[in-house]
Amino acid sequence: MVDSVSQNVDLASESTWSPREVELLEVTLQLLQENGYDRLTVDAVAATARASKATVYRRWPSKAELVLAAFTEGIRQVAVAPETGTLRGDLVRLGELVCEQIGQHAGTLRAVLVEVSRNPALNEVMQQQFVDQRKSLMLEILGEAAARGEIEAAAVDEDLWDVLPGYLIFRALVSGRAPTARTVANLVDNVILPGLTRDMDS
Amino acid sequence: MVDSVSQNVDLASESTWSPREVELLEVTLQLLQENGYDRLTVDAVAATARASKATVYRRWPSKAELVLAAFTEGIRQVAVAPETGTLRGDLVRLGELVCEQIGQHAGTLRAVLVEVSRNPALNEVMQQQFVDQRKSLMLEILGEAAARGEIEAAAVDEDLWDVLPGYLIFRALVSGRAPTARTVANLVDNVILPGLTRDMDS
Amino acid sequence: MVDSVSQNVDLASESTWSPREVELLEVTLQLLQENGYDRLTVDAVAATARASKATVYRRWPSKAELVLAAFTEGIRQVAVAPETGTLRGDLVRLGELVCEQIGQHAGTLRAVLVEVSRNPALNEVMQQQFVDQRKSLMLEILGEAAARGEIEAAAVDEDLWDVLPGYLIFRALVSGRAPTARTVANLVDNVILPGLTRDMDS
Amino acid sequence: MVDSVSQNVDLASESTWSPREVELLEVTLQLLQENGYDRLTVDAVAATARASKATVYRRWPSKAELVLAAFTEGIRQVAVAPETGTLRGDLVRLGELVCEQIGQHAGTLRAVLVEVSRNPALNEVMQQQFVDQRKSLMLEILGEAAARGEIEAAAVDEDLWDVLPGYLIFRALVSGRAPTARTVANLVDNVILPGLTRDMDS
DNA sequence: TCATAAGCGAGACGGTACGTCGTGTCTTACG
DNA sequence: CGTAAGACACGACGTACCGTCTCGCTTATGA
Repeated sequence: MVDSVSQNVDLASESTWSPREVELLEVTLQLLQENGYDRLTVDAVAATARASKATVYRRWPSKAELVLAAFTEGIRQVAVAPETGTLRGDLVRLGELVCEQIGQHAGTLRAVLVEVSRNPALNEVMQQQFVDQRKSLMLEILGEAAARGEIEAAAVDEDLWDVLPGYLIFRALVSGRAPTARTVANLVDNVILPGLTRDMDS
Repeated sequence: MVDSVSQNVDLASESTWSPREVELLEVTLQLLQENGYDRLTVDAVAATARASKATVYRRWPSKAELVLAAFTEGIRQVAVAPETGTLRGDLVRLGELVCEQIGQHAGTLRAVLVEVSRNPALNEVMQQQFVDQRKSLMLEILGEAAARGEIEAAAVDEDLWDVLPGYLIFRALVSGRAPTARTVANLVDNVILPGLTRDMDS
Repeated sequence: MVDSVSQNVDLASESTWSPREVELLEVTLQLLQENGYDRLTVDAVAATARASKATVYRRWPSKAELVLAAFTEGIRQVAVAPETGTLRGDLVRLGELVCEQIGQHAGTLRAVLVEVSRNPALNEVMQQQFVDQRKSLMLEILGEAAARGEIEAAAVDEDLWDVLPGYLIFRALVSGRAPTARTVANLVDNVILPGLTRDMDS
Repeated sequence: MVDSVSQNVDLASESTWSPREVELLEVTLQLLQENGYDRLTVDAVAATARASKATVYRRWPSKAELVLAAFTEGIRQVAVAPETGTLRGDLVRLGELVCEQIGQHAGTLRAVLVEVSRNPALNEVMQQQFVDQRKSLMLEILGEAAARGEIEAAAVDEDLWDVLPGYLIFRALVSGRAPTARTVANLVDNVILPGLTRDMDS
């Protein structure tokens, strides 16, 4: 379980952008957060970075891919399990991390979503950067809880592992109500934990 | 309780588009589903509807608002409580409805989200059309379940009423894994219901 | 000769616009002088006159005809022979009249020219209002001069009767140098009169 | 004197349009003569020249300026003194040249006049392309005639040098009667020459 | 006196051109 | 050879205007 995580982390860190490319991506991310996707122009990116458009397009074949690269670069971070010692602590910490990450990049993520759904290659990258990494993390947390006897191993639903981050992301992106620490606590206590421990009482 | 429902229905139907406007929105929605957001052109909408671009822009000041209007018009439907007689049945039915609605318009919704987050007025509309309506529906379902004694009234969390639709929307929009009937059933059985009935067993 | 003049005057005065129509034409002329032909809009005319566009179009079938009507209405005036007693006096007076008339309506005339050249019917009206009237006037002046023995009757060139007004109009409309009283005097003394009296010296 | 002519030729040729620009102007002029000013569309110009509208608008900020440029380009020609050896010959040739040039572009010139009168910058260009060039030509012709003793140097009126072309232009643009070769001959013989030689007989 | 019609204001409408802007490709000249 | 600068074709956007039309309201005439 730990292996798969580090694997993902390695994969994520594997993106070897040259310094110049990093600079371009940073400019892109900056402008993206300021303007949103479709008010961002490649010309502006090039001009701000004192680069030529050709320089941009040599690396990323379209605006969409440029933006996605900038986004994944911006959101990448070492995915380390919380290790608070209790399932509830781990889940709450995880939820708060999600809130933190998403909160900063809500606009960007909204913008990127449009393109991701159109381009399978982008979707692939997105899944790796965003989903798989988180999945391993979550499964690791649950695995440890099961090892501690807090939940039954069978309670882990393969399909619904992402209810916690998923709902929080929904709150941040779609609904107008950004999630707070209270939201996370309530969610864990009233929804996630009851779901995981539903068979423990019997 | 029934009254509140009909009230909602009225509210929902209250968006008074003229016949011509409805026609324009239908054309927009049609082309939207065929082509996606940015391959949709306002010229095409006007031409297909045998209308002038000015006629379109007189109503909706930008392509984004036109698309949002078409989307909310398309997603709107009689908001009637499922009334299956059991809480589980109601929830499953509600979840399936959400899947159905979102499934057709995922791309559109993604595109619309970007604009909504920028324009407070659009956000307002979005909230009313999308969120509030669903909220009263959900609260009604829960209220009836409480009346039947299936759950305690206290179990209804004011903040987390939208976990069911929210997670499903997340699945459809953000994660690459569109929710299925199985997803809904699992979600209701393993997450939502345990959360609602967590205090019933004690 | 006098008859033909009064005939023209009558023709010119014959245009019987209703008070409302005169008002519309005045507004048109006003806006025309302020904005020029293509920055003038029929909507603006209607709005300024607190009229409906239908009211305008009921009278004049196109913007061009409206503008021409306004122009001819604005420029119309009793064409009376100067009768100064000498050919030079008559010519100078005529030239000054032309300068005066054209000076006020140079912009309008420029604007109208475009349309006149396209629409034969407008051209017809233009000829009557603008050209024929002047022609009779000039021929009358020359006829009286011939009667006084100032010039030979043969010196009157049928084709070149409009050199005096024509050149002045050219100066006002095309060349950037608007004609002055000095211009008129020089023109009469150094060009027109020598042309008319060229055979008198022999 | 010959130097001043070549100078003018150089000046006239000095308008340095790039080959692409010349191509665009030629297409514009072509469509202009086929369709007239307002049936000419910038889209058609761009399409015919296999150019983008942006390419057109990068050079000329409006349709009016494009047309003016095309017109002055089209009307420009080697401004060489006729050199027929006699004043009359020179004048007639000059007049015929004017008729020829204007005849083809009357409609265009009419359209252009409106814009020129509004935009001082265009007026400037117009003056240089159209007026100044012609003026030095005319003064050269008169100078040579004076050198030959055909006229007195004093007969050249600084203000009225453009009666010949001016009246012809008036005839072509304003009056409905386009000038012919006979018109030119009559004008030169009956008006211009008498004016220039009026003091020779004494 | 009332109604039926004709004229009017207001302004939506189809059509079409304008002028702007952004993407992705390409060329030129520099280092 | 990679790069900065930026022109270019393509095509959508949003605006403006023309000439037509429909809608009510008012006014003026005819029973």
